[in-house]
Amino acid sequence: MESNNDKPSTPTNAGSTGSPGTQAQAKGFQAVRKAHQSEIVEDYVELISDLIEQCGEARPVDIASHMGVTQPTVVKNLARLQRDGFITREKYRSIFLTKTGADLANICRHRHRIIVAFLLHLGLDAETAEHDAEGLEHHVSNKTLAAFEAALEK
Amino acid sequence: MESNNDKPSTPTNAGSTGSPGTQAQAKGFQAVRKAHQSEIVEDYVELISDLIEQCGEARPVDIASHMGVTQPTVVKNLARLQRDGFITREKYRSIFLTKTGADLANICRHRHRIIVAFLLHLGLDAETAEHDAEGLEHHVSNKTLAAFEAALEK
DNA sequence: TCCTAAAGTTAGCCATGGCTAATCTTCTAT
DNA sequence: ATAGAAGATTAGCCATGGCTAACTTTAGGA
Repeated sequence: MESNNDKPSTPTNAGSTGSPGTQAQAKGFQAVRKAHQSEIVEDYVELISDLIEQCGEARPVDIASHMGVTQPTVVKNLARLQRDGFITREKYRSIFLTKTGADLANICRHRHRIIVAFLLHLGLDAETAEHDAEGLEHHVSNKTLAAFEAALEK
Repeated sequence: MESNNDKPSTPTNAGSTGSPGTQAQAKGFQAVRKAHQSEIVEDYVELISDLIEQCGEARPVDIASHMGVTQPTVVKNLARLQRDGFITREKYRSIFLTKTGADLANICRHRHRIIVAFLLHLGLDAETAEHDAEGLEHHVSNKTLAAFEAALEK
């Protein structure tokens, strides 16, 4: 599982039969798939950052209960985060965010807050706003995020 | 791959150590993971429905180019759609949506259009609106969708 | 101190959803 | 009518991200 194989590999024939709009649509779907790959990373670094602030450290058991997954799943994903340079750690020891990880966490937290504020601004209840923001935050482009911010100022 | 095993299986210990808010957060993440499972289904039935309307039929080669994936990937996913009751088909023959599939397609199309309209209403360009809607549409609750609609009427 | 419970880890399973290579069908144009 | 191209399928690979079961380490209390 640790073979660094790097295989996103856009299909060679993608868009070959495509009419003008088809390729744009294909790129859209590909972007969504790419977003999915970063979601776990973003969710983890954001949560780890929060836990370190609130509790002084981010224990796998707490990450697991916040994410609603089992500890082995957390361990596996932490290994990926470490492999990809977002955290550092040693067996049985604390988790630290790298600069990359901490920066990403801040960006995510910022985006998350804007989306929640925007949804509240639309009149939604706090619970729905939080819930939907969790799903939306990975799919909002910078342009749209800016539009959300602009709407808040009015 | 065709063993109907049904294994979503919420972790038995989920939220065990959790403080009050923790469980809500965990449920949120679980909901996002569940949404991911339906995404492909929704994207496919929506696209199939569009293709049937526009071209008279939905060929795997066209689905592939619209989705930006290879034909074998399409075939594999069509097998799942068939297994789960959204389409009917025979080898080398046309694809038909079941009632379930067609209904789902309509719901998705409706949601998609509202989101695009809402993003345009916010002042975004058509391309960004389309692009972001693709990612957002699977993560917008009915409440939020209603709020989007309400905002459009003003 | 030392024993036990909690936390962390490893191993191994499974479904999903990508891909390529190779094969098989269908269709079309000569 | 048939050959070759286009489309569809199969087989097989891989990474991801879930899970359980079993084991190891750590840490805390008697």
